[in-house]
Formats: sequence, C-alpha cells, structure tokens
Amino acid sequence: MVTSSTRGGSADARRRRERAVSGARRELILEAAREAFADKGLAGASLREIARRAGYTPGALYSYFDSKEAIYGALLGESLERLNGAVGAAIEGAVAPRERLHRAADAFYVFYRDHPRELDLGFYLFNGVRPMGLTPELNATLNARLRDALAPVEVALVDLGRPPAQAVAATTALFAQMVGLLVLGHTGRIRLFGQQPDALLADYLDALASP
Amino acid sequence: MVTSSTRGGSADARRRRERAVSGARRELILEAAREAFADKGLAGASLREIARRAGYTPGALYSYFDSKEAIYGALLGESLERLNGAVGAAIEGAVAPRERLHRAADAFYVFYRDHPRELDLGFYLFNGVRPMGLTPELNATLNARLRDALAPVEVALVDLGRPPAQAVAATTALFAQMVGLLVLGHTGRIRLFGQQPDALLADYLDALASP
Amino acid sequence: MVTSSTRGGSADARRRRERAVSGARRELILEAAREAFADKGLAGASLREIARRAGYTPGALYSYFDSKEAIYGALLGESLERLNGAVGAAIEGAVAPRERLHRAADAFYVFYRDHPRELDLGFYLFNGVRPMGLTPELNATLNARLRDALAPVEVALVDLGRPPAQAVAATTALFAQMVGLLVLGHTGRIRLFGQQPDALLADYLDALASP
Amino acid sequence: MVTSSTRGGSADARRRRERAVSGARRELILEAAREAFADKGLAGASLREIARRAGYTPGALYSYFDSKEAIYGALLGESLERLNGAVGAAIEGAVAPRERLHRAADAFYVFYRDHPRELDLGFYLFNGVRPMGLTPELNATLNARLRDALAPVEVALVDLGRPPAQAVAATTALFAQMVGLLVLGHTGRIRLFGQQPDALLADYLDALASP
DNA sequence: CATGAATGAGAGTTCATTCAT
DNA sequence: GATGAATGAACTCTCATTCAT
Repeated sequence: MVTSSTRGGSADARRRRERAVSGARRELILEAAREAFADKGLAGASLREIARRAGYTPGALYSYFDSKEAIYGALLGESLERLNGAVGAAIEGAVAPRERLHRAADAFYVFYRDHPRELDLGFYLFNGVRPMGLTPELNATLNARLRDALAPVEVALVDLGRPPAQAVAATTALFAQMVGLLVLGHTGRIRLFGQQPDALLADYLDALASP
Repeated sequence: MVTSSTRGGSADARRRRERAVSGARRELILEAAREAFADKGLAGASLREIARRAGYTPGALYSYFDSKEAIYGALLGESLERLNGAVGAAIEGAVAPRERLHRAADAFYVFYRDHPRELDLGFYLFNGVRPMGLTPELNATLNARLRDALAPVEVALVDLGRPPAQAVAATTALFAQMVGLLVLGHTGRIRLFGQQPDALLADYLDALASP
Repeated sequence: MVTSSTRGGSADARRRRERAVSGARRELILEAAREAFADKGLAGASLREIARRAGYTPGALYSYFDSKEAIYGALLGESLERLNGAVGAAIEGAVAPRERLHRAADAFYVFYRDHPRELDLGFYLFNGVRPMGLTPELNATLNARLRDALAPVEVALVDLGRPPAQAVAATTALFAQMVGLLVLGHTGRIRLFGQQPDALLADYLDALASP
Repeated sequence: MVTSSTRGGSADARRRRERAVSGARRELILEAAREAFADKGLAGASLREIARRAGYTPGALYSYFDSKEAIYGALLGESLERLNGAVGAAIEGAVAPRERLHRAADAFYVFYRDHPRELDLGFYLFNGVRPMGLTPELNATLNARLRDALAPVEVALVDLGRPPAQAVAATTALFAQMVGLLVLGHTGRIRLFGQQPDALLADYLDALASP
C-alpha cells in the first residue's frame, strides 16, 4: 500500500504503526496474565504478578488497561475466542448432525476440562448479579461469543429434527450439564460418587442424540 | 459422690451453662459470618468484617475458631445440616418413589437457588485439589453430609427399579445438572438462552423418572 | 510433725499445706517455662505457650506470677541455683587451688554451653540499662547468686597467691572471656576463625593459673 | 549514536539522578531504622516504627527492602562498614606493631561500647544456627567484613613475631574478650565486681603484647 | 484457684491504584 | 509509554493482660 510505504512522515501511518505496536504489547500483557492464571489461579494473578511476568512495572499496565478487572475481561475475551476456534475446528468436515453434535459438545467440554482456570475466570467476572468492572459493550460481546460457541450444538439438534424451541432448551440443559460436570470434576466432588465426568457426559450426549 | 450431688451439681450446672453460652456465642459469630457472606460474598467476608458484625474485636474470634478457614468450615457444616434438614422435610410422608425423587431433588435445588452464597462457600473450600484450612476429619464429615443430602434421590431411583450402578450414576448426573443450573442461574448466564432454570430442572426430572 | 498430721482443722496447717501445694504448682509452671525456652527460645516462650505446656489457661498463671517478666525472673533464679549447684559439685573434694580453678571455671562454662537458652534469658532480662520487670529484691538476689557462682574461682586465685584486688579483676576478666566464647560459639561466629571455644578457654585457664 | 549523546545524555543523567535520589531515600530509611534501634532496641524497631520515623507508610518500605529482616541486614552492613572505617582510621600512620595492635583493638571495642545496639543487631541476625532473613550472599559479605575489622589485630600479632596459627587464636580470644566485656558492661553485670571494662581490656592487651 | 472470654494494640505483609518525572 | 515511589487500606494472626464468673 502506498500510504504505509511512504516513509514515516504521515501522521496516519504513524498512528497505525503505533496502534499495531500497542496491540502487540497488549497481547504480551494478556499472555503474561494467562500464564499467571494458569500457574497460580485467580488469587495468585495479582496485577503485580502479571506485570512482573510481562516485564513491566505495575503502573505501566494502566497504559493498556483501565483496571485489573479490565485485564481479566480482555483475557476472558481471548479465552472465548480460543473456545470458538476449538469448537469450529472440531466440527470442520462433519456432515452428519449426530456427529456434529458430539464433536461440538466434546470440544466445548474438553476445552474447559483442560483449562479449568478459564472457567474460574468466567465465574469470577460474573459473580453476583452484575458483571464487575466490565463495560456493557464488552459484556455484550462476551455473551455473544459464548452463545456462538454453543450455536453448533443447537444447529445440530435442529438438523436432527428437533423443533427450534426444544433445540434451544436442550442446548441450555447440555450447557448446564457440562458446567456442572466441570465444576464437580474440578473440585474433586465427583470422586465422592465414584464417577468419571467424561463418561457421564458421553451418556448424556447419547441420550440427547437418540430419537 | 453425695456432696457434689446434694450441692445441686452447681459445678456441673455451671459448666453446662457456660458451654451453652459459649455455643450461643459461637452461633452468633457464625450468624455474623453468614450475613457477611450474604451481603458481600466470599471476598468481603473477612475476619474483620465478621468480627465487626458480631460485635467483637478480630482477635476475640480466635477464642471460638482456630482460623478464618475454620469459620468457613463451620459455616459450611451448618449449611449442609440445613440442606439435609430441608431435603429430609421434603420427603417426609412421600410414599411413591417418583414423588420422593421429585421432592428430594427440588428441595436440594431450591435450597441453593435461594441461598447462592452457600454454594460459593462450598466451592471455595474445595478449591483446587485439596481443601484449604480444614482438618481431614471436618472434610470427611462435610463430604459425608453432602452425600447424605443426595442419598434420598439415589434410594428413590433404586425403588423405581434402576440397578444400583445406574442409580448412582444418575444421581451424580442429576447433581451435576443442578449445580450447572444453579451456577448459570446465579451468574445470569442462563438468560442468554431465554431459559428458566426451574423449568429445565423439571424437564430433567421428568425424563429421569420416566421408564 | 504433730501439727500437720492433726487432721485439717487448723488454719495454720491449712495455710502451710496450701503454700506447699501452691509452691509445687509454681514449680510446675516454671518447668513448663523451662521446656518452652529450651524448645523454642525466647521468642517462642510466650505466656500462652508456657500455660499450654503447664496445662493451664493463660490467665491462671497470674495467680502465681505478676507478669511474664516475673516468670522469666523466677526461671533465671532457678537457673542460677542450678549453676551454683553445678559449680559446687565440680569443686567438691578438690584440694589443690589450681585444680579448683579449672574445675570451677569449666563447670560454669559447660553449664551455659550446654544450656544456651539460659544465657539468653539473662541477657534478655538485663537488656538496656535497668532490668525489666524485676523487683529490686529479686534483682539483688540474682546478682548475688551470680557472684556466688564465680566465688570459687576468686578464692582459688587467692589461694594461688594472687593479691585480692588482682584476684577479683582476673575473675571478672575470666567471666568476660567465658561469656564472649559462649556468645560467639552460640551464634556460630567463632567458626569464622576456625577456632574451638573449648580449646580457647583451656588456653586461657592455663595462662591464668601459671605463675 | 549521535542523537542520544548530543542531547546531553539526558536519559542517562536522569537515570543516574534517580538512582542517587533512591539511594538517598534508602539511607533515610536506614537512618530511621538506626534511630529506632537506638531508642527502643530490637523489639521496638518494628517496621511500622521505622516507617513512622522515616515519614513513610509501612508499605512504602517494601519499595526499598524486601522484608524487615532485609532492613536489619542492610543496617548491619552499614554498621560493619563504619566499624571497618573506625578501625582503619585508628591504625592509620601507626608503624609499630604494638601500637597498631592497641589502636585496632581499642577502635573495635570503643565502636561497640559507644553503640551497643549495633552489637545487639549482630547477635539478633545470627541467632540460632542459621541467619534469619538474609540471603546467603549478604551473610557471606557480613561475615567477611567482620573478619576484615579484626584483620589488623591479626597482622599486628604476626608482625610482633607470633606464628600465624597462634596469631589467629589470639585474635579470636581477644574478640571473645571484647565481646564479653561489652556484653557485661552493657548489661551492668560488670559493676557487680567493681571493675571497669576499659581497664580490663587495657590489661588484656598489655598481656597480649608482651613477649 | 482457674476458666474462658475479651480487649486493644500491634505484628509483617500485600494489594490496586495514582502520579510526578 | 514506562518507571519508581507512594498511598491507604486491608489482610490474618498473636500477644500480654484483665476480669467476671
């Protein structure tokens, strides 16, 4: 592109370049936050700890984020992107609705089973009635991306012949089932009953897909 | 001995009185803790806050509990007692297994739906792999009381003709379903799908009870 | 004794009996304090810890001692008694002044080398210019017993022909030498120089006893 | 690069200035700590007290030191520097070994006689077997500086014709003698014997220097 | 004599955030 | 944009001591 290749003088180009650099550094901070969460969980992911891992002083992060909660929010955003990516990749090439259903649900479940801290993050930010520290816009975006991640399940159910109203109800119930299994699995409560969350989910999906 | 029994068991009586008073004050502290949890959640229920609400100096609480976690543990213990009471009362007089199943599950669900902080408490104390400040004995007790609260469901399923192995798996799955619905309801996530957790649970139970 | 065997009624006898019992319990507390000191040092020998080891509640100790410092003072008193006992036993039967000198000094040194906490105790109580929490009477007693413990050294030096003024100066210098070796040994500082406190003391005593 | 050097090394200068200011404030804190020690001793020199005297909030000190023990360590480090300075200044220009011996030992002794809290500090930080909150590096440095302060004594003894092994033993013994005199002088124990620590040290040195 | 409870002060440490430079 | 410093509040917990019972 001409504009960007004309050397430097353009205020426009400079602005764009700066934004790109800034975005990269934002990513760097989020990466540090992700590692902090994975290593030490919510309580350990203090702003200081994140800054330390990112190679910054605490104050510097306020150039990129308005507050600690905002970092958490951005991190949750990225997490949801990865979730959608995982679900999308899982159903790629799956033609049969039954298979799509299984693959989509499995991808969703496995994503959180293998990254339990990202589930914590969502719970933390939506603790109590209203989200904490998130702008309404970000909140809406996050909600939409969550719905997106479950949409393939709903579509598959419709393709399996379920009426739309029933499909959305069944999707919601499956969502609840998965969240419940994840939480109980994560806290070790499920061992109380000598059960395996993975097997229980498989049973649930079998029942869901059968006519 | 004659002397001590003729003197009216005064030392005995005093000891009994003191224990009762002490127990009442312990309750008072737990009540304050419960309120602190309800008002401000886990993060807000600091030792200072609990002491303030109970009308005590922070240090005074250490006459009754060994640590903050011990208060949490006691609180969870009481919560589980109330849960068991609620479930027990609900199935009182219910003869038909199907009705017992519905009533027991409903009581469990409603208990946490109406006291969401007590669900948080349980999650907090069993965060990560190992419980935090709880003695192994208390931990075992808490686990047992949780199983107790779900036992009526399991029994009803057996009475409905399910083989034992299937009954316990179904109970666990129901547990997960309820926890999922509670968490999603509590964080408002379920509104995303335009669903009502209560209705979804009813559907789940209907399916579970049908042959 | 008649008085004490005539059953109970006498107020005198009762007073005496009570004092004996009280003294025994005082001893019990001091024993607990000694153990606490030996196990955990000055910082760990809190009033609570001492009470716990003695099988009492903290408040109960105030029936026997006016303050924590008073317990420390009494403990130091007992320590000095044992010190005098050790020194006395060491010189028993020693005729030659030179041998008495060696034995007395060695007993003194070994006592504190093997019970370093009791040296700490003395330093603690006389930290700063004036003793803390000790009555002047107790302070005078403790000082006198300390002098007593070193008196055999002084006597031996006189018996070796030293003029009195020189004997007391030499005793004081030996005292300082022993304290210095004990402190440096206890804190490991003496290892810096690759020396052994015991050997250094032996050299010092040899020089002292030679004409 | 031309640009950065023509612009006067402003970033460099700034960095240098900031480091100097920071160092000065560190000194200010250490000065406050020193005063707190002098006024109230080890027990009274709490982090809060030090911060108060320095005009800081308690938390602010953590910008300069990692822990309370680290402040103590730095303070001891400075103390040992001053000690070395005092000893070094004292032997400046002293040619005769005998005079060097006297001057070096006197300087060492007088330093601690006039600043008894700094002796306490050293004892505190090397309490028990292992140093408390000090890094091994700092510990090694402190040990080395202590040896340095006594090295002139050892050298003078060698210059007086003592074999090396005897010189180090004699230095250690002198060290112990001085520490003993200081401790006994500081706690007033030496008055018990009607002696003056300064005179006793003079006697000791005379004996040490004589053939 | 002894208890159990309570006080009030204080311990060291961590936190998110702000702001001059 | 980034630092380094600082705030101010909060954290859990421990202490010696007191006192009604």
